[in-house]
Amino acid sequence: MVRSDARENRARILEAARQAFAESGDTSMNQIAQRAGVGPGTLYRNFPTREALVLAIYQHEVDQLIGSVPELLATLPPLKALQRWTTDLVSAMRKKHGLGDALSSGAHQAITEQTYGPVIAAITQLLDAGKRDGTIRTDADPGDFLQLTGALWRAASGAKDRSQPMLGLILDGLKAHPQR
Amino acid sequence: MVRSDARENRARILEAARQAFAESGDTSMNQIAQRAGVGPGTLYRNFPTREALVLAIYQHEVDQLIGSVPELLATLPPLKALQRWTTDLVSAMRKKHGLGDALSSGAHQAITEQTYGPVIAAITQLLDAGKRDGTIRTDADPGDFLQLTGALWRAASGAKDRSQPMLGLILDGLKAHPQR
DNA sequence: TACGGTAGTGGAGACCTCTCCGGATAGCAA
DNA sequence: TTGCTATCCGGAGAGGTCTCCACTACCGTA
Repeated sequence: MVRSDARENRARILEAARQAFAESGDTSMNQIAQRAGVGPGTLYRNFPTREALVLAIYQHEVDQLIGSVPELLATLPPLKALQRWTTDLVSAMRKKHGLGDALSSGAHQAITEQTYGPVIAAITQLLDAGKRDGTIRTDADPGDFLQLTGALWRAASGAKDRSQPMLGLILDGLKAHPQR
Repeated sequence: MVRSDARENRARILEAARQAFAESGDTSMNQIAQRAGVGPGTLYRNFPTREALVLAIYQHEVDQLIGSVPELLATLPPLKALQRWTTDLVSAMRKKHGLGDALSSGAHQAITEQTYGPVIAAITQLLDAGKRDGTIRTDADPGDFLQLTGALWRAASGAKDRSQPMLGLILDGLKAHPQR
């Protein structure tokens, strides 16, 4: 039984957080709680970590990204699709404050399963397509790939965006080796 | 002109930090300052971030790692040498509390140039050897590689150590493409 | 040896994350 | 309505990071 006031509070927190993060990425949890007219305790009961909150806020964007996989696979060869998708992912991480940290640290957190699971599933789809047509090595692991994506995002956040050459390197590593 | 008391304070901080980190990785800066008989202000003037402190503590280990490059290159083909060296690096990151965070975040910090620079130089040596004998693609970038190493280390810290397969993937990506 | 300029000190304090728990209250039963 | 209680609230507070600046003490000079 979820009490109605609890539901409203959760909604208010999400709304406040959405606004706050839109303005700046380094808003403190306290500020968000205050903005939502709620104590820090309530905030943390709903979202035990900053990551959980960020993921909840950007659930929609992440869903969209995940939903784009079938279309990409329908119009592009698997490797190209993976490249495009990953570029989009990194780009989303850059634009949405905190999303990068959340997704790349999320690998260790069971809390984020709701978001993290689907992302892994999306990557799995992309990789599997490539494995099926023989362009991607069969031992490629979705979790590994996501982890490497974290490095990409960090690279994209630096002074010079090195994410494209790095992605190129990773994709080359993913390619199946034609025996010569 | 460095005052003598300042030099001693710095030494005391390093010694206290060395002990503290040997005991546990999540020692607070305050605790270290206290242990060194010094105010937090003094600690932070000497080492502006936790990373800077960690790097200073493990300077010796890092130096050793860097020094091992010539011997590796003398006894192994470049790709193998790079593989061994990177494995050692990740292993050192795992053993020494906080070193991983320091090195992989260090990519963005000018502060860490003293340690970060030589590490890049070491990677450059390894990559260049491979470029010279044609086993490593000529556009491989040392900074990119270090960044990817960060992902390796994070992967190695997880429940299951996935760093070896991931390293394999990266090395494959680094290989020069023989034109067919 | 006494002294002044200045490099260096260190702790108070602003602000943060996260926890704990006494008190408030929504929702149900009577 | 009223009373009960599981559920939820929210703020005090422990402990952390990092800054600022009034003060201290080192060291070259006379």
